[in-house]
Amino acid sequence: MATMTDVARRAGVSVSTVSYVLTGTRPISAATRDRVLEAMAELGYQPNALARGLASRRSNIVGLLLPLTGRGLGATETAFVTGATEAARKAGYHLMLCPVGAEDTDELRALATQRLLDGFLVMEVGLTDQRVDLLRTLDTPFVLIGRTADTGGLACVDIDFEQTVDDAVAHLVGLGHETIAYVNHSGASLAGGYGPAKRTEEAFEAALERHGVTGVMVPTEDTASGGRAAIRQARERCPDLTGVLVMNENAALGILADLRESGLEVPFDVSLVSMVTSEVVADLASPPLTAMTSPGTALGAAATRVLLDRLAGDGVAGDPTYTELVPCVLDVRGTSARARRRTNTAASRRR
Amino acid sequence: MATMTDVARRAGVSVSTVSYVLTGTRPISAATRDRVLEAMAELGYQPNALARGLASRRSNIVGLLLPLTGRGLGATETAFVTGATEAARKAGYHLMLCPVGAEDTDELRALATQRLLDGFLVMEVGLTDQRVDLLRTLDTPFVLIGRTADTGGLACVDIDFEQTVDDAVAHLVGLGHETIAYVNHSGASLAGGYGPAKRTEEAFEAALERHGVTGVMVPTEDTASGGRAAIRQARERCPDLTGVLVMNENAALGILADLRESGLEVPFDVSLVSMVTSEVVADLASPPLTAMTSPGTALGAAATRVLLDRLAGDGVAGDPTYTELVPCVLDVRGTSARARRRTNTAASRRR
DNA sequence: TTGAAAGCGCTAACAG
DNA sequence: CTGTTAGCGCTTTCAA
Repeated sequence: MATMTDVARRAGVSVSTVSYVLTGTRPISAATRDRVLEAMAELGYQPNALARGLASRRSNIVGLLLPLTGRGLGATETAFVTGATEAARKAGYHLMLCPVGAEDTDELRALATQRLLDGFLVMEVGLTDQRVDLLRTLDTPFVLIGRTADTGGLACVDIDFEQTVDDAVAHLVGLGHETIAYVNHSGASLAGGYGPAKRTEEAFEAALERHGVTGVMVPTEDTASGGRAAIRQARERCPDLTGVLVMNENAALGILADLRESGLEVPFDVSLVSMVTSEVVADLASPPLTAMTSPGTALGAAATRVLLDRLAGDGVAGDPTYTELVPCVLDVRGTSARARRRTNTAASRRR
Repeated sequence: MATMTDVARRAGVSVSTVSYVLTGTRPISAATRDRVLEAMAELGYQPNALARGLASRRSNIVGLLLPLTGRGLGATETAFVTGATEAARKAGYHLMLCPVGAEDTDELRALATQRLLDGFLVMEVGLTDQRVDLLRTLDTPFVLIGRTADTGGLACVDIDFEQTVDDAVAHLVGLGHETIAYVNHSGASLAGGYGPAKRTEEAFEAALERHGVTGVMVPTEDTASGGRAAIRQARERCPDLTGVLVMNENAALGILADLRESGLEVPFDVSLVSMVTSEVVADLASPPLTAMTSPGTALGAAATRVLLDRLAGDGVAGDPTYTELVPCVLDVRGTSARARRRTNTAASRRR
């Protein structure tokens, strides 16, 4: 394993010169640079990342804080991760997966104090989040993927739920739908203040009003069978129902199956728009889901970019508050169509 | 940021003593240990991971080599990743995501030579794999998740495809099915020597013979529409078909939809077993898929364990060849049932 | 059972 | 434009 000293000797220069051609922190004559580069190549030299980090106080590694709660990651979260990883790599950074739960503050404190990581990307952010509170007190830079209730002084990158819900409602209204159900995340999520659940709930109310249509929100478990239960409940409460928005992909598939088994045809009797959805899952349904496609990789990449910018900013900026919202984009596939005239008949057929 | 020197001063001992209470590499009297621990607690001391790594020549980080090829990770791969991450964390290691393509040998060489990582987990291994060839020449420990053609001298952890295929065929045969189609990965995968595709192809042939039934293999794209095309082709070539094995989850959903639209009822006209499948996707289908459930997290954890064992082994063991195979386990859900008597009639109904 | 001190391989003043 | 050198914070002989 060749060291920098070896390279210096071989090139006939001092170690600092070698170091400077590597970091580019000071001008080097073309001639010496070439000699150094050549020596490096001949020796197959690679700088020792640990030594480098110790001396420069920068590891070039960022941590991705990711509560690994049993069930594993969904397609959307996975896209975040790969987007962030790719973006970091392109910027010469590495990404470390840090499976620390929302409650594991001790572990997070240790992690942040070990100086292994230059900063953090925080996933699965709650409206109030202990990890965020902790990170604020430490001197570690971080950016949230998601938002807390109070984003003052924080850097956040998140889905623009308001816009996304409004776009989805607009799509359905544009197709003539006038009674719309919103199948949200679970009641527990809502009670627990889970950001996406709360925000979309409010956005849905606002969108109904803005577009002059009526509707109802139903909370659900994020599973296919949860979706089945939800759509039954929604139809009971709203027999005229012809449009459905659903927050969770798994629930969307359940809804689709349940409607079909109830003798209702999608999209002709009922139109369905799946929110924050990955393309794979959308394509996997029959018919493929009309969806607000989750900007997963873009979000991960954006968050990384923001974090790395701060790291480059080398010190605390004046007001570090910064929020970047990315809406999902509508992909019309097979589950949405113009509302039928006599929707009542169709929707009530089974009752 | 307290350093070890601070702790030593406060506890009234030398730095080396502090170091030894941390590493446990030499006996310390209970009294001094307590004083040191107390000092650490008072100062909120955390060892600097970079300094530690530099001095000890071990970073306590392992890299997960993961070709991030556009489309992102499937549920099974994601489970690998989370399983490995969790296992590493429990052993006091960190896991770094290394998105290096199968061809990026230069990048891999740099990564391995930088001494940032103590070892590698290699995902998406091909029958011949440049990354493996390279890692062999370097002195970095690594273990494959998957297998190359020649596993001599390598540590591998993989799915037991032979067993898995045989179990699946046995399940169908036990239900009275006598003509079985196997919808494999794409023809390109097969031609390219993709391990799972080749291995299952052979295992399928063997299983047919062993169980005394007939069948046909059809390659397919790993998408829902690929599955649709495949099942049509299979039924054309084998009108008696009543059992289907499918390698890809997305294709499985396509097959399900296509059979239904052809007027065939699953599981009564045709039984379907989805191979190497995640529980989420299985539950998302209607009816939920009978599947050979992918041991994703278990595999990731097993691979990590093997790697960390080698790292602890501190040097090259005698014969480093080691292979651990984990079969998928059969989860009977809604897509498999006893074969109907007059399967011919049912299967031919549409022709 | 403990301490002293020599590095680990690099960066970044400081000095020319 | 280049060299000298003092650390970065820890581990690990060597010596007691």
